Amino acid sequence: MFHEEVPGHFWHFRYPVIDPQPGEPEYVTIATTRPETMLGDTAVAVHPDPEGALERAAAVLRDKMDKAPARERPEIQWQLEAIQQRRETMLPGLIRLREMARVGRQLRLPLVDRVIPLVADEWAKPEMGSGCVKITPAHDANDYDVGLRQDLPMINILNPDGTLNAQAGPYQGLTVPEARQRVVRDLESQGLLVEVEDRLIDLAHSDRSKTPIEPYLADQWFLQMDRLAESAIEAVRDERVRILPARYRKTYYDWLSEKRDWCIGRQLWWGHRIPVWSRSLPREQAAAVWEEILASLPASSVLRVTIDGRAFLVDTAATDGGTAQRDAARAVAEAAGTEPLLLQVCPPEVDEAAAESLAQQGFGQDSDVLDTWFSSSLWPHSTMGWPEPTPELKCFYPTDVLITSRDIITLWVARMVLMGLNNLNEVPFHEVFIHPKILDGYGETMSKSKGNGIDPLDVIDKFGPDALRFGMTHLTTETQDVRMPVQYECPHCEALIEQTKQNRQLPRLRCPACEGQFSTQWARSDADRALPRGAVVSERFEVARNFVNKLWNAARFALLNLHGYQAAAVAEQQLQLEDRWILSRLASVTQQVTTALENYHYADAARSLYDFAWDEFCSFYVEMLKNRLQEPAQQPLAQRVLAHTLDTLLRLLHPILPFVTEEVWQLLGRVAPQRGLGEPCQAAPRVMQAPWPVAATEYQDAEIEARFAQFQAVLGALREIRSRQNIPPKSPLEFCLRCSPASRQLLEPMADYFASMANARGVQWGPDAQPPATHATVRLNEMEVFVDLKEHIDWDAEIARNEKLLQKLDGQIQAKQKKLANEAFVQRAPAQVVQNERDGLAQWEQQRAAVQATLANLHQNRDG
RNA sequence: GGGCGAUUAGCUCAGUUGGCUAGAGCGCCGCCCUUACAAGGCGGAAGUCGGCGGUUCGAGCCCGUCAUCGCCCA
Repeated sequence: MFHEEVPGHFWHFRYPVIDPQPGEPEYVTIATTRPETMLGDTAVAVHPDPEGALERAAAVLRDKMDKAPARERPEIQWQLEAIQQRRETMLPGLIRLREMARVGRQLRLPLVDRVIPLVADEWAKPEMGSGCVKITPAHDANDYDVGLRQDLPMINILNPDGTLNAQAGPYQGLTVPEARQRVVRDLESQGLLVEVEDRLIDLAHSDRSKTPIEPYLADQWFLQMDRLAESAIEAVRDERVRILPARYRKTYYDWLSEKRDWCIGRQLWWGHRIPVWSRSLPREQAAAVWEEILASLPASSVLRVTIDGRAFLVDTAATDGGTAQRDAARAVAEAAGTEPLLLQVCPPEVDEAAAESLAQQGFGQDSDVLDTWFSSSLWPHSTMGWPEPTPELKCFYPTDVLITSRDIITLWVARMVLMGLNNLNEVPFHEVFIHPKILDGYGETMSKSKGNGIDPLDVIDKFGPDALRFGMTHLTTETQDVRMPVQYECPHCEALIEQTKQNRQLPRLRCPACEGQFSTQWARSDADRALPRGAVVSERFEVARNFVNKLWNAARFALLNLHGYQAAAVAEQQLQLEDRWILSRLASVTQQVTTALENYHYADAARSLYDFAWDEFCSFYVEMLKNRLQEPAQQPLAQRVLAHTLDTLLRLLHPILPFVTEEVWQLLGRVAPQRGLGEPCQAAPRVMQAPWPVAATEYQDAEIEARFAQFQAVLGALREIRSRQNIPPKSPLEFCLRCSPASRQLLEPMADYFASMANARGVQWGPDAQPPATHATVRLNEMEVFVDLKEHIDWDAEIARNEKLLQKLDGQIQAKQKKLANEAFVQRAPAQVVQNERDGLAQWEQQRAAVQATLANLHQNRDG
């Protein structure tokens, strides 16, 4: 269902008053947007206290006025004045009409010549229209309530197919639009049409047929909700079911707390038919055949018998006859009148035998089907054989977790819980995790009927199943719905064409790149269907595909270099810095990923693994191993740590990248079947059977990680200088590093890595390092990197660079000075925070001095 | 109308209990086909954290309000 404003009219009609007394009006005026419904009118209502109602309406407006922003006030003022005017001009008339309603004055409904009462009911709004409202209980929900309050007849004027029925008299057989036209014309010709206004009308439409919905009174089956809802509320309140994130519990409680009876009947051709058989029973036969009918029903059926609007429920299984049975039997025996009785039977089991035996007795099955959510609510147990006590049910009910979208909470989750409690006396699952939604590029829910959104099969074809899975996991964070711009892929040239609101419902598109045409999901004509179909994908999955590719390549490198692998325990004292570093990081990542998954933070897990695998494992560890894997003496240990790290990484990634990790696992098993840091263990034959990694926390070492960060920083400085001085990667660099003795001790042994990873050779290390005359420099916190540029130097580039840096430093220093000059800050902020600021300022000032010296030097060298 | 959520770089998103110079991927610019990987490597540019007000020594984060958008309910 969707709402849409459509242009329509507001027709004002007059209904004649029967025998008006002197001083009374001859007509009452009503207005409607659906004139044909007047054929089903059974009253006209006027407010029982028009004066009070007007006063209350004015009070509401005055209250609104006080709170409204200035620009809305003129409108409210205008409404207030309108009410005042009504008080003066219309109130006496409305009071008179109210009096007429009290004494039972009646009206003549035109066209069908029906006598209908004028009633006093609060549904009539004296501040709107004529103050009188026509009442059509069978075709308007509000009027239905009035009908109940005022005990009015309810006349349905429609057939199930939407045409008018016999109640519509001369209009029988017409469609609604036809009838509308004729009714207006006929009322006009009788002089009863007062006015026609143009108006935009907000109409509910059927999503499938796109036609306006016509309210229609019909008997329906309902599920009584009070007790069921209470049980489901209780289950969440005492956390037998935990809904996460917790804020969604509110949605669940709010909906169930209304305890509105659930209409479970649907007038569709598909679905589970309602298991109720019914027949009518003529009065004159009722008493004679009652016992016989009762005896011939399927055992343990529930029978409902309706006599003159009173219903009796009889459980045929009640062996003692039961009071309900006796009451019903008495009512049947005493039934007088003409209307037949209605018998409705619900057998305990809907099998062919039961159906046949009921049919033989003249019972027919209800043509309605169950609401799809009713059937769905049974899913957690019916799929496992309920009501039979199957082994599956015993093993899997209740299950651990249901993962779903928030729009399903009331539709399905709540109903599964109450149905499980009712049928099995046990919740269907212990946790419900609500994830965000993937929307299209315009922020709209993806929907096949709307034609927006991706096709997962196309994504798998183009990017692979792991990319689909990883991509989705990577995107779906806790709170934020995800926008996913969608593209068509031209089947001719593979160009990506943005999906737009305009093109998403077209049966064929033309590729702007190659001019080739292709079809979409909407293709119906033979010509359209003959075209190749364009895939519906999203570039958002490229990140994931690239990651899968990266992982595959890194694994390939590792496997190539594991030739001659010998399993053995890893001797702790032989580990190199990079080994200790990667093992420390691996332990931390294992913890992070485990925690993230335990808390349903899938995106966090995916992101941790992405960063670790790419930026640490591939970019550093594997790079640094290249040297060692060539050295026979160092190779065995390097291989063991590499195999172990890859092993753990694969297990961590497996839930999010099931296919590629399984493949690599198999290959790894061939070259390194036994792995591990301690005594080698036989690896599981499949990664999906391998145990979840346990973080080796004994390898976590903040000191090692800090030292490694120093190495990374120096390496970065060398690369940055190469890049900004435009020195080709193949030209070797010479650098000197001015640093503390401790840093020297750490970094000098890593000289080979600077050579292999930055093509740079360190010529001086330590506190006394003297930079060459012509150099470019990068200052790190406690270190300075100087690259000898000899005659290559680009003076201007270096000067510009340093000037920009100086400017930035000036800004930052000023900000910090200002902060520290603030007495309040120094006094009230925690000492540690203040100290941090002081240290930071000192460091920057030191840097600024150095940059100034460098600049002076550069100017001198360039000009001299 | 009520409830829940969102708004951070051109795009899609991170940013934990308030305490850096606000991060990532894509895209963009420059260099590189270096024997795992060009679906790649190295470097770079790019942001008044939707607007206004408040609390605080200090706000992307807390509070109020407005705007825009999404979902659910009436």
